[in-house]
Amino acid sequence: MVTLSDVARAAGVSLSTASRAINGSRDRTVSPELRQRVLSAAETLRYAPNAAAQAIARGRSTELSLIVHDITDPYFSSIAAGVTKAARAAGASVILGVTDHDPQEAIALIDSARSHRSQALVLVGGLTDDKTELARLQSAIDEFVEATGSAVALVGQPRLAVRSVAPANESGAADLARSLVALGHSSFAILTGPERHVTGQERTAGFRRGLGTAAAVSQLVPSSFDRDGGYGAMREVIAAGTLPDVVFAVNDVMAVGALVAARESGLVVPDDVGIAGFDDIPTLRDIVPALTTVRVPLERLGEIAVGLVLADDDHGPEELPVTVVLRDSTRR
Amino acid sequence: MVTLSDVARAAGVSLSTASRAINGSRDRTVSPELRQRVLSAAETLRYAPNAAAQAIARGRSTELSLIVHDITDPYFSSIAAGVTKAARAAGASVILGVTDHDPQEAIALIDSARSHRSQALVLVGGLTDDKTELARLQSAIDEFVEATGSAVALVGQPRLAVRSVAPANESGAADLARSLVALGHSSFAILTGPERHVTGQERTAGFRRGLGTAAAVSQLVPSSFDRDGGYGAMREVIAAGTLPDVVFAVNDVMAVGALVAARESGLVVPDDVGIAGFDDIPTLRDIVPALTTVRVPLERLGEIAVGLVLADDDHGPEELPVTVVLRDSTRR
DNA sequence: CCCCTGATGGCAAGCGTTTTCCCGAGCTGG
DNA sequence: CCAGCTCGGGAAAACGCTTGCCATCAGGGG
Repeated sequence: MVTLSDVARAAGVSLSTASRAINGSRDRTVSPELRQRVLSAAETLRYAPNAAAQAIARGRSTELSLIVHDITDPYFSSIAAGVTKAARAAGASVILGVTDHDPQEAIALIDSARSHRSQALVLVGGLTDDKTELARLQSAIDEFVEATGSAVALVGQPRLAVRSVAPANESGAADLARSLVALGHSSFAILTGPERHVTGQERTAGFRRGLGTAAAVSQLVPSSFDRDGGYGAMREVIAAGTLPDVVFAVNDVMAVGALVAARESGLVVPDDVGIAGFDDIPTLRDIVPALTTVRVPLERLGEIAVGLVLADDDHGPEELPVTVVLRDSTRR
Repeated sequence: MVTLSDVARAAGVSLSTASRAINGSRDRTVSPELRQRVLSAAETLRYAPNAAAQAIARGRSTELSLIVHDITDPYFSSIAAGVTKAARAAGASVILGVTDHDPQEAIALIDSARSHRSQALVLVGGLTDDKTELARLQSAIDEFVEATGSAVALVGQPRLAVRSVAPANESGAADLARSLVALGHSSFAILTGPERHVTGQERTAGFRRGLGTAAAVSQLVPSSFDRDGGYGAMREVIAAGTLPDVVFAVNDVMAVGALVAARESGLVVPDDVGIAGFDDIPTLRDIVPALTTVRVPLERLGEIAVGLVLADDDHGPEELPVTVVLRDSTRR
């Protein structure tokens, strides 16, 4: 294991000079000749600085912690892609944590980020509005901030007292509702996701507001926030008897589940029932009928979050504009 | 920023005792009473050990580096899920690197893993058979191993001199071919992926072997390894005029692209042309017609890789059995 | 010709842990 | 009753790096 001392010795300079030559400390310069000697010694020895040692000597690490619920979900993986890209551009490594939707685990992961003295924490998606759960999370975050002095960004959930960026859930859903009404649809069911899930709540509320008095919501069906949740919820809708014109699922993976449920029941989308989602995940483009949705710039969301924490762009909660995308699944 | 010294002071013990109380050093025990004092002091002060300091003092880190090409690709994200799960169970954090299919970047990420003195390196998928490229990669890996003394596992590509686990690409593809022939199909096209891509080569070779003399391959169409590659390649197949009974894409995302291309050309799958893929990615279950494929236990693959490097199960290259899954897309 | 200044090299003090080593206290067995 | 243990606590070294500070040297102004 070659250390900086080895490099210094090989170059015939002191440890300090070697250090300065290699990472070019500011306010100190090392003569070109020495620098060159050091650099080539490092090259010859294939020296790689010990990140942990640097972190401890400098008092700050170069890692960014990213916490998601499920990395196989296209929503999260798209955001993760944006985060890794931006982090890499900023010279940070990303530590990936997967909660598997377990709040306990989320807290454990935040604590782990604290242990790593991460330069930044990006927490993606899906908070509950359960008071005690939220308080626990908040205090874990507070401790992280206090211990590391670094910033935290929430993606998709501007509920806690930290920087955050989120899609325009409410207004996007409202726009979607209006577009569907304009198309002539007049009865709706909403697959709301978990009852305590804030994103689901916002999208549900926005959708209802957009509907105004022009149309009615016949059913609100809660379920888990994933594909199987959408599938199950849709089966409930179908079992209930009278079908609405359009079923709005608060996210795309749920909408996909709903679509499959409809198909399995022999229903033709959009003839028998329309389906709409939210997010515009990449996988959507391969399913038929093409799903109406609200496009959220997911990768961008991740990049912005990194900017928020790394560049210290403290603009308060950011809301990212979204756009309604009407496709075949709600054709009339 | 509370340190272990603070805890020790608060508990009225020495630094060493505090350290031993908290992480229970082996071959030394601390009296229950003191241990309790230390533990509760740590609790009160909300102490979190400094991971970097621990890493440097212990001489080994607790991180595992995971390198994938594209985290939004379900193939990679499924494997990543397995890796994070297993890593977490083993008490390791995972550092995620995304190469974006750039070999340069892969090497940079391996070097970064070296800097982090990662406990293990898991490199997923998609090597070329380009000699110089491969040599460069190999030497980056060698340096990693030499510097850290830790293990490297390759997932899906047992080409380099490291531990590896891969699906049975060749025999799986051969099985698939035989199954399709048994179904009565007799002419085939293969979307091979990039010409220099070893996985693609193996699957192509296996498929041809499985066909034997029973059937012919009319076309071999190379393309990139992703959805758009499959899409483009399928368009070539269609443009060529005579359609084969079945188009075999060497992975599922390509198969999905091919399916879309077929659909856009007004072809009905499987009536006009059949399509088969490889991997059985989770997203597959939501597309119609259901795609014939070869199931690879992706998450398991990731878990095994972690076992390989963390548990030191050195069994030589592991080959994971795969199973043919016949679905509607190749119905006759 | 001397003193001051700016540039550059090196020494050494940290950073927060773990771990080795030493030490005293209490036991055990002869 | 004492030599020789074992047991558990603490002091201090070590891990690999950064950085504050001092030292040295060359050059320039008075």
